[in-house]
Amino acid sequence: MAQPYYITTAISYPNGRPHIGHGYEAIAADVIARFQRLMGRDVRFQTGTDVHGLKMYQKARELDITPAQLASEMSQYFIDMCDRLNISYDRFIQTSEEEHHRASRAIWDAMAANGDLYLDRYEGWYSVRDEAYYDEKELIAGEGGENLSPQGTPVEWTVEESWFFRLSSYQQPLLALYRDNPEFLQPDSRRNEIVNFVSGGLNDLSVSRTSFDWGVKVPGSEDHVMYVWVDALTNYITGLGYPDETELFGKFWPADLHLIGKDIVRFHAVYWPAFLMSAGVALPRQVFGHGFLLNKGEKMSKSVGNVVDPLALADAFGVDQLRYFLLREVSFGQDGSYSPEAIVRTANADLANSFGNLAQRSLSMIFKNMDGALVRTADNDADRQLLDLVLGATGTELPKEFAALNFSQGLEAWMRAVFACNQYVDEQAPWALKKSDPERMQAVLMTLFRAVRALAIAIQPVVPEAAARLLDQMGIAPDQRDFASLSDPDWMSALIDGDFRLEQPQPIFPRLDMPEEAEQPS
RNA sequence: CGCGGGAUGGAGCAGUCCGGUAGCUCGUCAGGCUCAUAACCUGAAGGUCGCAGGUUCAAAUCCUGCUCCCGCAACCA
Repeated sequence: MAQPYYITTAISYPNGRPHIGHGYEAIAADVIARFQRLMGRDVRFQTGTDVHGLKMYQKARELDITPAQLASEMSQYFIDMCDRLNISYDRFIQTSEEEHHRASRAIWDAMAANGDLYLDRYEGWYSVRDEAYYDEKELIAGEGGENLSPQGTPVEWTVEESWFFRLSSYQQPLLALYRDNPEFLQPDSRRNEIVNFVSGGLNDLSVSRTSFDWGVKVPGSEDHVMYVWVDALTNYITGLGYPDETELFGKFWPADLHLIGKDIVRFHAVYWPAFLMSAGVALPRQVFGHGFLLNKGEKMSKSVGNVVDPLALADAFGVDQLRYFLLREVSFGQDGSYSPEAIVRTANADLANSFGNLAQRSLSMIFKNMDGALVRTADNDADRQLLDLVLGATGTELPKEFAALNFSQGLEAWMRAVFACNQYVDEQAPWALKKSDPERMQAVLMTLFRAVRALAIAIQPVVPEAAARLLDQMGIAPDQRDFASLSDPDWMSALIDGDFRLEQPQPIFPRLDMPEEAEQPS
């Protein structure tokens, strides 16, 4: 039986179109999902949208449609993004789904049964426009001396009946969790931050609102809707059938990885485990807070107008190129910078010039000089040395780094193997052997065929389309492309005995042109 | 004393936890090759690792102090 692996992204709040940050998270999660599948795991991958809350409600009213209509309309943009970026999700959840309401009410009931929910009053300075309460000391004075929020919006002293969650009782259990399971929250810098925060003491959490009704109704208090994070976090188990003891739930929970942005680490590393402990549900194995993408070093924001549409980048440079760039150039966990120039540079250097060209020159020579046929040959030391290096990089190093979410390092090892191959081609000079030693030429070309296959197999999670096109050309069957196949001793014999012949090879990564703007002085 | 991230050859980064020849990609320069996507290979130049102290036989790495940059309100991963 394949071991299960459950990975989720955060669910996105769809009050705008997806931007590159959403794309980044989806791509990273997809690379992990594809990688784990190729490692033989039985993977379930969930993503989706969080459609509740006052903002969605207000926007729908402005547009004169129902919140539910707006929710599915906006969610469609995220579904389209996932499809365009080749995100291989199994489940796209939308929190307005009936099943999700049921799951949220069930976890609420479970927390209530454990005595962790109580009714009280929430008082404070509330800004309707911001949908947020502010501390007295955060307020600023308006022209007439009236109180304003830090954003300059009007606030009023509001008293609201609210349900509270006894978060304060979970301080010690949470600290014990971080201490005993350091892998629960990664990277380390985020864990330190959270340990620091929790050590400072936890206040009980207001978990319901009465000011609007677009959300999950609180069981037994139908005039309350749940605080958006209570239901948003629950999506991870809704998708498995909670509260029913389904086969899915038994198999995939606890999740192996919640991949989220660093801004919502607190919700996932403090609230979520506390909710689960309270409800008596097992905790996820790992929460990973990745960094943000900066546009040429600057934070993206709608007000600055430097928000980038991931689909535009995919259209301009290619989906695989974009995916590769994001994983290669951004140290996972840290913030990273991107620019069209950097994407083009990386895609050309690594994918077109180094790997793509290696595949093309290798397959072309087999096609031209051997009629595209494969043969059995004997390896010499140089051949063995190259294959050892390539198999070490593709079968050991890259998987090890990817499993630890060190994508850049994994890809670096992969690139070292690509360089070694190009070096080998030059040293062996098969074009010269063609006349001097045709037999040796064949041995060299077959060595290259084997090396390229391994490189293509290992890179599939990152550039699925291009890798598939290459493996198709090489006659590698779709079910012979997992990491286990790397150590299959018989694959080549099978191809030879099946009289496989290469067609005229087609380049898999076109060279990209530098974007116009880059050439103009700025 | 609010919190955190960063400062490493022209550019972008790794290395810092567990001190010991400063590494990678791009760019530049010089050679080579011609199978290949004007691609590939070799070599070279270029850094007192933000500043100042300290510990040590030895510090990019540990300690102390300081400077500068970027996040920490919203849209938002």
